[in-house]
Amino acid sequence: MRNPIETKEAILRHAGGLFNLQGYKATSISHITDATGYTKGAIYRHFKNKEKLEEQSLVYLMGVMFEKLRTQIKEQKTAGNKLMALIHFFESYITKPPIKGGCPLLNVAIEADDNSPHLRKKAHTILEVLKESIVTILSNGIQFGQLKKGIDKEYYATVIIASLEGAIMMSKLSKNNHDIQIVISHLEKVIKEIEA
Amino acid sequence: MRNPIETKEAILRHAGGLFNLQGYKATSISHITDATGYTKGAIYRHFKNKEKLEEQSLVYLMGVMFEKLRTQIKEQKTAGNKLMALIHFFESYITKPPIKGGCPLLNVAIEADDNSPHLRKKAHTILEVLKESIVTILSNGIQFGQLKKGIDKEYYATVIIASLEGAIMMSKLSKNNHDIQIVISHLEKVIKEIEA
DNA sequence: TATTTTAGATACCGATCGGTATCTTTGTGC
DNA sequence: GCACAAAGATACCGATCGGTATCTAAAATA
Repeated sequence: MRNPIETKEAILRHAGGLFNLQGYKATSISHITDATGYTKGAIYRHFKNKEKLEEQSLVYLMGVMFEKLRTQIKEQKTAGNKLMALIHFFESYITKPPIKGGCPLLNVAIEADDNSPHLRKKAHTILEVLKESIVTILSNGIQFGQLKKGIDKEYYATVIIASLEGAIMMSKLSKNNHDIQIVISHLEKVIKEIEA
Repeated sequence: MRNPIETKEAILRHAGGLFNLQGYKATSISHITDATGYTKGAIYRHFKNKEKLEEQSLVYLMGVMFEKLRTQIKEQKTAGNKLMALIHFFESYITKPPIKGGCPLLNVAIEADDNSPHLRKKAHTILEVLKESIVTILSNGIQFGQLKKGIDKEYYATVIIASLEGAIMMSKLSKNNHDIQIVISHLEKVIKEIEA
């Protein structure tokens, strides 16, 4: 009956969902006790304070996100197809969200940048990991002769991330996938241009 | 000494700054009384409740933003230069922010999309106005023979906004203007391709 | 099975939240 | 200069915030 590991996991899962949907500051401990069915006693046994719960919830969210992303990328063999898999993974935040509330990186970046140094730092690391994973796809693509040599890898990684995140914001406001479809069609053209 | 119009303006100015920097939910009435020097009595005389204050503060912020933007665009004569002025206006959110806390549209879009219908609706309208102003530049550019005929105006408006907003998020996380410079160089190439 | 440890529930703390009723002060029209 | 209306200050409300001390009950150890 009593399973502390599963309890902690359930708290992180529910808290992560609420933080991503409502925001970190806007989600209270009471919201989380309501969602989980556990009491404050249970939450504060597993997490020192709300700040730590926020941090670990963010780590949890990004773990879920990166695992799904990695799975989809691995299914593709060429660099071009891997990039398209990545792009359509971001599209899924609009069409069939793996986590309610949109992209956890974008959400935490906007909320935390000026106020919550602990979350900002983690968000920055996540951004660097995402950027690096795109750079790796590009590097491998060049190595295997699928992409042109001499391309600016950081340039393309940055353009892809920026335009996708911006498009998510736009499509969430418009409540349809029109904007992100446009950006995807643009990124498709960009990728085609660097294929060997 | 006593000037209710100026009082209301001061409240909106300070509240807008705090909302944009800390977030709307995270900024309390007490924060605003501290910043302005006025008391709750003054605030609730001019605004029915916090929700209305949030709405009017957002309108104020976007008024400031659009006025600066329009000024910079008007200084340029060709469509290409007008677009570049717009792009560098967004860059200024990183290099020398006209309002602390980054782009008010991006901030409110992320915070309000799932929770605050009143702010979400206003943010959506603002996005449409921004998009439409880019479309107008493109239309005039075509009309005056500065841009190629037959280009998809909404496509370019969407790509420009999405990649700039995403780049602002990235550059705020990185605390430098590297990412937005990359995106700007990309948009310069995109614009060059549609010049007649 | 008896003992000890640990997971989780309960009840409470001071601080702060958004909001309101009331009072004082300031400016205005006669 | 006096009456009145409007601007703003003060003091308070119940609700909720994050956090803690304490208690109970379940699991682990012996």
